[in-house]
Amino acid sequence: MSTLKSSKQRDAVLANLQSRYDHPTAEDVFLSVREVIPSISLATVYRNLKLLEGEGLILKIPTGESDRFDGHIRGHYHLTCINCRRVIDLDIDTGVNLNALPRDFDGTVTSHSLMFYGICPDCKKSN
Amino acid sequence: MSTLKSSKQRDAVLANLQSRYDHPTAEDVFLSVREVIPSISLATVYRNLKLLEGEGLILKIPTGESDRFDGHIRGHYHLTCINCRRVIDLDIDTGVNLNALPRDFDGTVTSHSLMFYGICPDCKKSN
DNA sequence: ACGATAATGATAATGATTATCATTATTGAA
DNA sequence: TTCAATAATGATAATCATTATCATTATCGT
Repeated sequence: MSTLKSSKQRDAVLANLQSRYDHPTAEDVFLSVREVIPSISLATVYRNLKLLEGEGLILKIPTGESDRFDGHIRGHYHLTCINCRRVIDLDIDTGVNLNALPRDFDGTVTSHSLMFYGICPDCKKSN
Repeated sequence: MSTLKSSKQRDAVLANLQSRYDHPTAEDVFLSVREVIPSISLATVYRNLKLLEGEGLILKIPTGESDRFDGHIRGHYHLTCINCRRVIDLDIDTGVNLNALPRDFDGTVTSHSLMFYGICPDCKKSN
């Protein structure tokens, strides 16, 4: 297979995701990175998001709407606000009880993802 | 707001989802219901899936690819096979430890969704 | 039966994401 | 350092999933 070559665009996409704590869409990342590299293309952002996810350096969060991305891969959970659609970090343990898996489950579990739904603090306040 | 009127198309979509234990895409449901109502349109399937989800009668499962739907709303968890992309039911308790939420979390949690990733029994066998 | 209106089927439109392609940048070897 | 190989880019077209539109049909309460 092909070997990766470095690029400042990819570095910038990764740095952008690692510097923020919201959970931006590809478009959000594009708009933000464009401040630093005005010539960057939306396609390049999508390309590198996919690459970086494949490398395990970032996380893709499916939401039913546009995918969100997270530059912080240390296990943590999220809450999707059903009011403003924001995705925020929840500061709780990631220890889902994997022992709950039935003994007769013949597959292999390699990871999991837990999404909470509800009202985020901001929306709850301004209501 | 408008009041729902019954339709055989909506009934058929719901019945289809309740009769199966895979987690079909809208397209899958369309192809299947079309065996019973050959004239049904894909748009009608999408419309009713959204309606039924709004009524709380079915569940939408975002995956990062096409959305999947589930006609069985009693709490249960899923595993996405990273090999064949199938979504299968896991027969485990739905009791994520909600007490783990930090006391200082000012939002409200109304529900959660837990997705496991790994290899499904079928793929593991045929490998 | 009738009138109001929700639902349908067909299809156009949208929005998100991916593919294409000519050009540029990175790499390792000569 | 040049050079050839090839990965990455920017621009844009294409695709795919989903939603909107609209004329027609079905449902429902009078």
